Amino acid sequence: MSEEKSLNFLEEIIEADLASGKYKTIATRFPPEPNGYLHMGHASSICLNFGLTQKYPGFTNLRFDDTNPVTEETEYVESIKEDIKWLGFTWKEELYASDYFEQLYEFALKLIQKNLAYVDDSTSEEIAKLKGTPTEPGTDSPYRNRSVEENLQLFEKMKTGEFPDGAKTLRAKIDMKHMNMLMRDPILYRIKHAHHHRTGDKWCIYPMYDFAHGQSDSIENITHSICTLEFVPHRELYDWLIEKLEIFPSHQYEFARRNLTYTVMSKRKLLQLVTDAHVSGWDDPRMPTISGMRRRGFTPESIRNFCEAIGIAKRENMVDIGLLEFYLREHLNSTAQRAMAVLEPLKMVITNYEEGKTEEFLSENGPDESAGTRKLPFSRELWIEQEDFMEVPAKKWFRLAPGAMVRLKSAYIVKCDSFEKDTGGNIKQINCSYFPDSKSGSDNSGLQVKGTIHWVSAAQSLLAEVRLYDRLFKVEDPSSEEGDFKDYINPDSLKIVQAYLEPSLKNVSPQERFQFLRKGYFCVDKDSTPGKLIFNRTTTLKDAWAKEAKKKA
RNA sequence: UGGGUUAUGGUGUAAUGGUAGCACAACAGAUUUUGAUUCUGUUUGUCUAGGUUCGAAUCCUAGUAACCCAACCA
Repeated sequence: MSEEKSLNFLEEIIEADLASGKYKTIATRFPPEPNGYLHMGHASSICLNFGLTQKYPGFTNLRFDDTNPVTEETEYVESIKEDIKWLGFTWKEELYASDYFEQLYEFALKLIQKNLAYVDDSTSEEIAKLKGTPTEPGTDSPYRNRSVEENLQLFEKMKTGEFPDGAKTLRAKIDMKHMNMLMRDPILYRIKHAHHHRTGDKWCIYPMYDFAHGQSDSIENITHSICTLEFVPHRELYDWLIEKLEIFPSHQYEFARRNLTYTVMSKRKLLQLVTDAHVSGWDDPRMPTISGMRRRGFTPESIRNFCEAIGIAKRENMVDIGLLEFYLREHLNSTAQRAMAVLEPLKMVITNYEEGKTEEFLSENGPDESAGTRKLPFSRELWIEQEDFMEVPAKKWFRLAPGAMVRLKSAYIVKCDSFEKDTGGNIKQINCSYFPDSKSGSDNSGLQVKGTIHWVSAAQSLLAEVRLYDRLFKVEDPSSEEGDFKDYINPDSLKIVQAYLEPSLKNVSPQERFQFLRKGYFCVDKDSTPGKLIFNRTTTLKDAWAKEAKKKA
């Protein structure tokens, strides 16, 4: 119970800040840009930011970083809020960087008045040229020494829309020879005559990330502003602006983003998969988006446990997706209702079972007795899985084969007497005899069998579409491979089959999760209806036989 | 020829000068009316080279490697 869990570097910083009295409570924020759907990488950040204020006194705000009207949309705002809620977190306030546009404008004025910002007429190309390179210093813009008065007037005109897009920018006056490229007079404001999803047409100048994020943090009294490693060089500018503006000193801390094997995680790449129709949409169950994973059947608990387990640090990483699957199975094993479904059917006829007779058996709904039982109809003709029969049994095979016996889960032991093939040589039916005294729960037969297989009574079975998903990519790290990452898409990432289900599944509703015995975990798709059942395979079960068979091959 | 960040088993993460630990994976075995679950056991690691110290993953010196920085994106 009281296992000592060591602290990650952020928890150490926070505990030190709390202990020293620097803060009595802490404040974090999750700052998505509403220009795409949230993915597993965001989940990591969400768990971190909200998790910290669950562990320590304080709160977490949800703040949309909406400073670029060209790419941002309300649709994304809604999906982001839904995903965070689904993951199980609650924000204190829902805020927008655009809420602060007026205040940010005042901040800019203050900087100009302190002669720490100026209006630059240079074109984008000229600015880039004068910026220098990481190894060569930049040179001052010819507009750098305008008077405070002139800057004030020009900035005002930028605001009132007197200039076209790109004609002028407001830049901080720092040092064009600075080692840190971001300190070479960074652009603070640019002109964009564009409609904003919240402020409409009120503004035609918009602050850049660096002039919005830290200031928003400060306005909200965020104590620990956590972001990913690529923002490390921004921290110097972040601190510079807070110092010159003389506002609440929020602090930025950086951690390494988590990478997952067999997938891609950048918005740009995910967008390509959607627009090029490699997947059906942002919520395609193969996507590493929160909405995709939800549709696939992942549970919030499993994602949270995974994020907790991988922790945070500052080093590069590539986390095995198998670990995520482990936490998925761990949670689903204890919560998913059991059911039987035959995915690739093969007919079994029990020749010594009376024609037209039906029996009902009880089968447990889960490993825990409290899950209860359900009824399964049994009759002369059943569907079993094709892969549970081998004409010529392999070594260590303990399923069906000519002359071999298995138990039908929760029912009788049967023995295979013969089988039939179609003209193409495919096995189309197997004929068995059952042992009446081997009935599940009252077995007096004395027979010992090694294998137990699942089955569905043919007459009472339900037909359903089952979508068998596999990993989206064939290689561990598609982004680091030669050529385009899309060349490494797994062509077998989706296989659709028509399956037979036990009748208890008749009235399932979307998002319900089941374990189909011996086949894996499945989730009812959002498009499923009682008239057309659709299940998504969330993940397979661990399969020791598959491993054994592979070893021999 | 710049600046920044980071190096611990196959993967992720601990150890804050004192027995290199945990989880996943892998391997072996037990149990099992799911070849699942559960249980037991095993293998594998401190980037390199020097130095300080009774003692170094940890401190010092010099290397090496990876990633980030030259968007009016965030």
